[in-house]
Amino acid sequence: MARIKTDDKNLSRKDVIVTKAASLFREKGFKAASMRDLAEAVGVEAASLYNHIKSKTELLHDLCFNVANRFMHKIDEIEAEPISAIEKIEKLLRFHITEMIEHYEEVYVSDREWKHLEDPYLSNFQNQRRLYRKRFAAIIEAGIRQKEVKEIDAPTAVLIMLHAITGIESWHRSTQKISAEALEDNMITILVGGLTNR
Amino acid sequence: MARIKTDDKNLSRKDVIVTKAASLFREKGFKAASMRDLAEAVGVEAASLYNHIKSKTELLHDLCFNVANRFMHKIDEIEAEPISAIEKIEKLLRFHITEMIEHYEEVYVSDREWKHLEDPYLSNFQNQRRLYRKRFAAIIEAGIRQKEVKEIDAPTAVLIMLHAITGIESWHRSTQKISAEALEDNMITILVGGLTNR
DNA sequence: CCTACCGATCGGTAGG
DNA sequence: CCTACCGATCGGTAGG
Repeated sequence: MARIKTDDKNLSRKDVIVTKAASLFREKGFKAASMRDLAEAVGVEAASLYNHIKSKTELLHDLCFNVANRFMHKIDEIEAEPISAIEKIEKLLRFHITEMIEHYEEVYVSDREWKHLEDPYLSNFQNQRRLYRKRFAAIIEAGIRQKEVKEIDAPTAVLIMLHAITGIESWHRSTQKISAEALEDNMITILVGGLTNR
Repeated sequence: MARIKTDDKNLSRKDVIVTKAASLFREKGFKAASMRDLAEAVGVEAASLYNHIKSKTELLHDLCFNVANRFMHKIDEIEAEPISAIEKIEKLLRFHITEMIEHYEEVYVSDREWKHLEDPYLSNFQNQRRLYRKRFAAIIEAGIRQKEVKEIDAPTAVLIMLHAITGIESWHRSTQKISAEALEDNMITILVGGLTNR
């Protein structure tokens, strides 16, 4: 009977908890953010949170795997497209940037706080992460073989690009000074084209 | 009398504590690493740590400001050199890479855990960080004016480059597969020259 | 450097 | 959804 959603108030309350959790985990870090902090942000007593969630770890788990799944689906999609390696790289980078702008808190938490997952999930997450990077590197290597891309170490290039994007703490702040699109183009120019003129 | 160092066993013990703390804070995060963990790593009881340090926060404080000072001194030095903007950028990037290789744990902790500093130090650290980035951006802007560097948003370029370097979790692991120098050259090639051929 | 211990806070449960 | 509360663990101190 619990499977039939007769009342979406329950669901929406859980969504509020998850959203506030993402925000708190990003602000303070997973360990430093307490369930009492979260309860206060949601507007209930700490004990009441447990009517909607199983544990603090479950919150982190949900956040991390939501993000991981989105990236996994996107790389599935891009790999299958009949476009050049450079176009694939650029599409993937633009997706990372869009994710950072649109789901900043979750992506940030997923990237920095996954260490605090517990072990069936921890290993699973690390494996997905490793696989994703390998597939990204394979695209770059294809680009090198086709002479579209410079002869660089592909796994290093992947790390550089991903960290360059996810490391930026303040997409909101940045997007105030320059528009999101201008920022995105800027990043693609730098990462794909480099700094120097010629 | 405490200022006269008659016995360096005290100093060396403190160094062990600081080193192990850096390692633990990197591995588990500042909040998740307990003083009991640290005591075990050092080989004493938790209470004994307090004969050498004032508090857990002081450990973090020392780590963060040691790193910050090294970067500040380096940018002082580089700004004063009579070389082109592009050469300055490259020197600074190489310094960041060297720091990551030689003082990995401290630099990593300083970069990811400074949020847990307390407030006279927290603001101070944030200000230094902001200032450093501004000075780095000014070098890039000089490069743009002299047409050495593409017309990009300099503050964004700074963030990209710094995160690309400090984000890499596994300099040790990476340096096994390819040498430290090869890795360094690789990164400079990608960041300064870009991915594409031409 | 250790034993003994403190007050605070944590994630979470019982019971209604 | 709340009140009441638990056992565990935290950073740190007293005293020797």
